[in-house]
Amino acid sequence: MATIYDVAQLAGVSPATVSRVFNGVGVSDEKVAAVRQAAEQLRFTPNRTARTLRRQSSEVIALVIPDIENPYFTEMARGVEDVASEAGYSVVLCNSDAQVEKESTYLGIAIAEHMSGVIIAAASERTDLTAIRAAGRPVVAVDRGVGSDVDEVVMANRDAGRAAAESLIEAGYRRIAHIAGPENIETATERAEGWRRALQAHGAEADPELLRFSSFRVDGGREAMEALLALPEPPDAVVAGNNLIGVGAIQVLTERGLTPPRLGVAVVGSLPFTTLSPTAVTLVRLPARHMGVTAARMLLERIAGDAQPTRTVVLRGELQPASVLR
Amino acid sequence: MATIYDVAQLAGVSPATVSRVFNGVGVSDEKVAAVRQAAEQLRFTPNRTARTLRRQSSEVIALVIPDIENPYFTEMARGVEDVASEAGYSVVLCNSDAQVEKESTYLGIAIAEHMSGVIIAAASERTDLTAIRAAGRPVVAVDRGVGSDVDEVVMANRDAGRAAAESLIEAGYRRIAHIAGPENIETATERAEGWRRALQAHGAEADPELLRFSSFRVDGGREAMEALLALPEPPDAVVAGNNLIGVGAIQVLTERGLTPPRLGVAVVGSLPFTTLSPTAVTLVRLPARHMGVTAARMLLERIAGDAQPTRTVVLRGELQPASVLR
DNA sequence: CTGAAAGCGCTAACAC
DNA sequence: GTGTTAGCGCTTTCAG
Repeated sequence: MATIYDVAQLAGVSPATVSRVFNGVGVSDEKVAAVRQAAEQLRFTPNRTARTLRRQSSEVIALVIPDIENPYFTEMARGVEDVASEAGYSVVLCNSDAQVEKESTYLGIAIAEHMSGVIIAAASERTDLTAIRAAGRPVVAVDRGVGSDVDEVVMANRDAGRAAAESLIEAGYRRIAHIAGPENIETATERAEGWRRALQAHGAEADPELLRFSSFRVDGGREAMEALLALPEPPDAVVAGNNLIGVGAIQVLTERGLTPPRLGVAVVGSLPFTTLSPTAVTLVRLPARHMGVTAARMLLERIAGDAQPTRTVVLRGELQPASVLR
Repeated sequence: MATIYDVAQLAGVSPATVSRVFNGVGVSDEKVAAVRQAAEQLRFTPNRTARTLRRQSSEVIALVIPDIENPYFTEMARGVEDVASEAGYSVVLCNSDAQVEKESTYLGIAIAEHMSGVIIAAASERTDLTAIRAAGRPVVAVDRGVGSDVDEVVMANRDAGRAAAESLIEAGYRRIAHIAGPENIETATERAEGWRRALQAHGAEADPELLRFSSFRVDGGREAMEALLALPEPPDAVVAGNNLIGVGAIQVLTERGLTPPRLGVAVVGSLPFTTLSPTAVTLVRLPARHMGVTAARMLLERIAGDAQPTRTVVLRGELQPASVLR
């Protein structure tokens, strides 16, 4: 690998001049041309490691998510990536697997690798941001708040939960269950809260049996749905707490011949790879990509030195009611 | 951030000794203890950038994939990640978006950041590996071969295509179409070849109209399925070239009331988030995770200095025939 | 087993 | 505008 010294020698200038050419500061046109030509010839690529060591910062941001296999998070990742690469930053995607330990490891790497900032969808409420904050790195929390005082981009979860439940009520369902995510995750409890309020507001039955906390995964949705169907008095509709829970619940229903809308289903999130008729299920689509875009912009502002008080952006889901009714 | 000098001073040893403690070479027990204690106290984390600059290599591998939103690739990513992190490596996930330019950018970053190696699912046959190879970094190709002479882990695509088509033939379908991926991607053409052979072997109709090249995405599957149904003599079954094509095709079928098995469907790949009864569609499940695991192990061997001739590992799909027949 | 010292490749003062 | 030079924090000979 060629270095700036090789280029400098070939171009007949000093290493500093080569560096300047690659960093856009005042160099005379002839020298710029000479340097570029020499660099070309030697296939010179600036060594980012050396630059990072010297500058004490790198154009890399870390994106830490709890489930890389969930399309909701990968869609968000696309948003982050688009904004970041536009601004000359690369994104490294870290999968915490919803484990606080793995998450800490990645946060440690982000510090040790001098990454410029972190966007994180926290694994749980126990997520520990003290080290990364102490290192002075900007952090933006997405999807879920974290205890600390950092910028946040979250969804209007309560509203989403309420809209999903109300859509079902309006469609005439009377006994509406809710399969929520883990009880220690803010998004899950907020959506559940929205569901509860919708039922109360419409004088519908809010049987505690009808609320199930599970995992934000397909098998979580399956298990909870099975348990609900096994109830002495099963529900006639269900609100799924996220996309994967929705998939699991609908799988079970399909296997039992209860395909929506025979049993009403509303999902907080999208069903990206559904093979179901898109009109049979109510969706509250969450703008995942937009969340990523917003978070990335905020992070870049912070990296650029913006020191205003922390902000919280709340994004709204879009109701797409089922058009096929039972 | 504390450095080894701070730790050395506090522990009363030399910086070299601190370095040795953190790299597991012979240091007396007392000094090890002193250093560890000092490091703890100062919350010292080794600066990876400096280490990388000095060592000319970092414990990071790049995983370049064409579509981060495709569960097939994220599942593979999990496999890579598990093996890598076990071995103390981190994985940075790069989304080439099936564009050769983006892919080159990431490959350039991999070089400039001194990453130890690359696992790549090539964007197309035009993928250019010369720079990364010239830089002496080990490369493993996954899912699709690349022109160059590198280790490969691929699927038995021809067999998968054949098995999918044969399953449909055995179920009694007579006019079996195939929606393939892009014509310039090896996996697509090989699976199509398998489909063709199955039809020929069973004396079935191999109307060229029935073969459609599209994209490996949901909309590709949708468009091709619609075109097939618009044919004067539409097919009675279809082999989808990958998971997302399968989703798109089934979506269209569902909208037209042709839910499988009314029109037979076989998919090369899995339908991870399907809400369909799992027995209505034939699947040739591809071991994506295993592909990632294998590729990561091979790469790690190369990084460790293994210089044997390049290997190609072919992984076999698993047929899971539809159990509900028409 | 341990320490001194020389860089890895680059950038940023500081001179000229 | 341009060159000289001193590190960024770490590893790794080379002595001892």
